[in-house]
Amino acid sequence: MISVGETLARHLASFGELPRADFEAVAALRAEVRDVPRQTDVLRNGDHPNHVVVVLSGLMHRYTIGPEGKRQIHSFYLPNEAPSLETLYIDYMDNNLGAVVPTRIGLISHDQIYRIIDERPEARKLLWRQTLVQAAVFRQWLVRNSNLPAHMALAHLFCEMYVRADAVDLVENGVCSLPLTQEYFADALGLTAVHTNRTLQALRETGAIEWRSGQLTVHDWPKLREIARFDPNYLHLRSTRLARSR
Amino acid sequence: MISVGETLARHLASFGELPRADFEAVAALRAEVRDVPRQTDVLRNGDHPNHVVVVLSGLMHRYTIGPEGKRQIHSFYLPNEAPSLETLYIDYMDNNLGAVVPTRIGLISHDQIYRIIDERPEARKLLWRQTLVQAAVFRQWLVRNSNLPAHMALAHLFCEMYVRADAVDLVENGVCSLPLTQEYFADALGLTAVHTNRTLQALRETGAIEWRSGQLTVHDWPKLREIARFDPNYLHLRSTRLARSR
DNA sequence: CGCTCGCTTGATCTCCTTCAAGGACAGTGG
DNA sequence: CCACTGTCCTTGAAGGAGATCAAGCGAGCG
Repeated sequence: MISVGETLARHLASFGELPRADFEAVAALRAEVRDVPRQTDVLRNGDHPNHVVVVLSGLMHRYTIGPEGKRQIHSFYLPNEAPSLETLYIDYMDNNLGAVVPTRIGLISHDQIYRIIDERPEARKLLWRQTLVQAAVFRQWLVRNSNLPAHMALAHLFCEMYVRADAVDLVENGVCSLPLTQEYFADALGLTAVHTNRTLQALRETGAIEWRSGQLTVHDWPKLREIARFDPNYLHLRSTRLARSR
Repeated sequence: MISVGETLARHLASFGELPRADFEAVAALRAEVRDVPRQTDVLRNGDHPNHVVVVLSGLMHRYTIGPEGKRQIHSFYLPNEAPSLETLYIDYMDNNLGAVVPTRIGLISHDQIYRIIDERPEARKLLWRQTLVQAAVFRQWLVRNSNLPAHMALAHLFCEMYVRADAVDLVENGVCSLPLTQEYFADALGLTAVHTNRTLQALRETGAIEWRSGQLTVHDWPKLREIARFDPNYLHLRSTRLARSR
């Protein structure tokens, strides 16, 4: 069983060089493990968290609820990712972080991270970079929802989740877990559930992907990429099988 | 005449407490000043910059060009703001930074900033926070373009630019400079120029704002806020006249 | 003076929304 | 073991916000 600290250390290492000593220091961080039921928030609008979240299993999402009750999802978070690093230096949450399905998380206190930041410049750099990559992802979501027609947008989201899953070694034989409902996709893309449904069917009929009972199967990755015009550069991954395009 | 370093120091101070010594250290940074013609890029997709940009006058924008040649603007940058702090720890640009109108910028070398980061924890914290606030702004742009109908989205963008202008003391008597064309608004909001034009007219007719020859005049701030359902929290400003809502 | 750039207007089209309802499936309790 | 209920997926029909196409207009400028 890998520790929470080690999970974080590995994740950081996927964005750049992490010296052995720094890796060990991060891996040694103490954490509380918590199980979060499905559809439950871990952090809420207005909170002042004093710990950082690491996803251990399950799936999380970041979202806001608009004035008319409309939910906009800002991002999804796979196991091994650290969704709330920004709370280290932002005074309060302006959005919500919740579990999509039953999810196990690790909580590492800000204090411990601050010590790492002060004492380990290389680890600090990767922590910082991680928050910057998240910003780049948000910008890509902006582009997706502003410019792309539904079928491209949906394909693009599949591409992103697939590449990110691959980057944390959660893809096997072209299959990865993606336990969402169509409504989650709709709220991520700014579409209605009805239209998402129809778009999904159209995508299925291309033969590029299959998505059933929370499992995404990519049958034809080049075709999926082509449909979405997907360029993984914005994920700033050091190296993955799928992210070779530069 | 205020120096580039001092401009940056002041800007950082608008996001949190900056001790006198740290302020002085940032203010003392050496910078190159450059004049950029309108519609000219300072940083391009794929670049590896080794300096940070501070806007001194004019207006900048961050954008990408999609596969079909469609431009999506990710953000605008007013004088006193620092648009490219993320280049400190991101390996390469995945977007473009350009001047909208003739713009004067200051360039501070990464090396100098790295020294500040290493030696001045408080300044470092504010630099980091600045990048995190930018991420929060990107998320709000996502919400705006995904969920809001055109008239609300446009009003919301006006609200943001107005509050940000106010935060850097560029509002006088309800007027601030906003030297954009309707096409820029369109590309920021993911709309067509034609529809932006009609939406703009509708907004004008509410009497809340006026926007002519690059000048934004807010006649009725409460009304504008109401139209957009604008909540300035996401800007994480320490205090401004307009951002009092928490 | 002619030219370009930005703004404006009209007409038509289409992608997506809205509203409404039916169906598959799993979990629960009798 | 089977009705009961909730959740999620699916389908149909109609309506609307915004896109597209096309053209005219005004102002600054070489």
